[in-house]
Amino acid sequence: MKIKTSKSENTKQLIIEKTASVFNTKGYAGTSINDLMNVTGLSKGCIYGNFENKDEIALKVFDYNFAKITQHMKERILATGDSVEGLLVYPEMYKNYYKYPFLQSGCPILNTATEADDTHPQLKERAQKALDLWKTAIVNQVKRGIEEKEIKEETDPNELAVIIISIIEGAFMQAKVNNRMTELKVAMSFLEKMIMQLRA
Amino acid sequence: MKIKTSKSENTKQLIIEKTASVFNTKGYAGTSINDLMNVTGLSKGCIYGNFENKDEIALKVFDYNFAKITQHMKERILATGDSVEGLLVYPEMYKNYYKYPFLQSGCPILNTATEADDTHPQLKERAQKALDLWKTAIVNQVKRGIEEKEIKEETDPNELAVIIISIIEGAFMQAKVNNRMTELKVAMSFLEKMIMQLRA
DNA sequence: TATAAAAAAGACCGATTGGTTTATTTTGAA
DNA sequence: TTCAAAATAAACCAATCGGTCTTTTTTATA
Repeated sequence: MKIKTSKSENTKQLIIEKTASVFNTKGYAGTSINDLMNVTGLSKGCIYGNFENKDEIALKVFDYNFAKITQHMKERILATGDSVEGLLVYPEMYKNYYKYPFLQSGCPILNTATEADDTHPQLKERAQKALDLWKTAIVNQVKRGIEEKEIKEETDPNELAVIIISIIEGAFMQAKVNNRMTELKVAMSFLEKMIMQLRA
Repeated sequence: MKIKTSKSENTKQLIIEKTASVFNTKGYAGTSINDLMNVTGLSKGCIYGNFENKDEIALKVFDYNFAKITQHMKERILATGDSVEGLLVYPEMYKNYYKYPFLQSGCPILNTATEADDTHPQLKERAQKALDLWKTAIVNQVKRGIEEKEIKEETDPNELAVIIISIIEGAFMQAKVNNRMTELKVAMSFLEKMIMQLRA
């Protein structure tokens, strides 16, 4: 008899990490099992021994990507002094997106949302929840800022959250398709100005 | 002998029109020739008799979708009195996107840009050019507004264009993935406020 | 109305798809 | 060191992919 090893857990993790960028660049429909074999160097039997199907891998990969983004954002925001500085983390981070492996091949939330909205209910739900978490994080940040008298009390937390997310994702899309940072920089500078004007 | 008929031109047009929404909902990689056969009711032989390959159809479909958007925007903007009203057409239109067949299945520019940026050079170029045309249209509109003393002269036309496009596309993405208008409405209202404050 | 060309239909093709099954290798505890 | 279980590799599968080829139908003119 044998007790459960961590070998297979390591392999699972390896598959997720190595295929994360493939799914993010090629999309769900555009990524084949062959792609996964090539990028991991593992056989088909091994991949299907660790995951039930392509779907399961794609979902785990999205969770992995989103966790990376969330983790990084949280750390950066916690390191700031007040709520306004905390909000400034978003434009600062996306302005330098090429520095972050999990954003280099595009924003997973944007990519997943646009591909899956009409084709893949489970991935769609993941994207929904990811956006919702992001939104409420901003809303809470703004509310806290208002309570602490750091942010003007007439600020609409919900509106601000929607606008921040919209500008970031919309500008990111332009940066990716144009292969240039121009629009993203302009948009993030605008966002920074906007956020700094929130100061009470 | 026989001179060229318009029969095949009609079929070509029918194929483009009927498959436009399929490509826009399922994406390039997600759309199969079978899908095209089903939605047109035509045979594979007929489709390949009118187009060289799937690529050619996808490109023609994008051009068709973009032309529809452009045409509608132009008409609406030309019908307005001044440059500020002209700019307000954008939020007004996207706020009611469900009324427009070419936007119901999602914004073709956004969808194409996010799918093709790493996978399909030709489609990517189409999306690039589409965004560029849109941007310069806004820039010119703003410049004209400044010249006509309708818009504050300190307005940055390029920044404004980038922000308008970013907010619209970012908010549209959220609307599609959430199956609700909430975020889009909030974002478009914000945009309207922003544009109205440009008035000199 | 006959006819030849154009258009459309449908059978067919090899390659690739996601996925399964069997064979081989690696693993770790007895 | 052995040996069974776990993990991986690799052969295999039916279905679907994009695309071609041949046959049938439609078309317009002579």
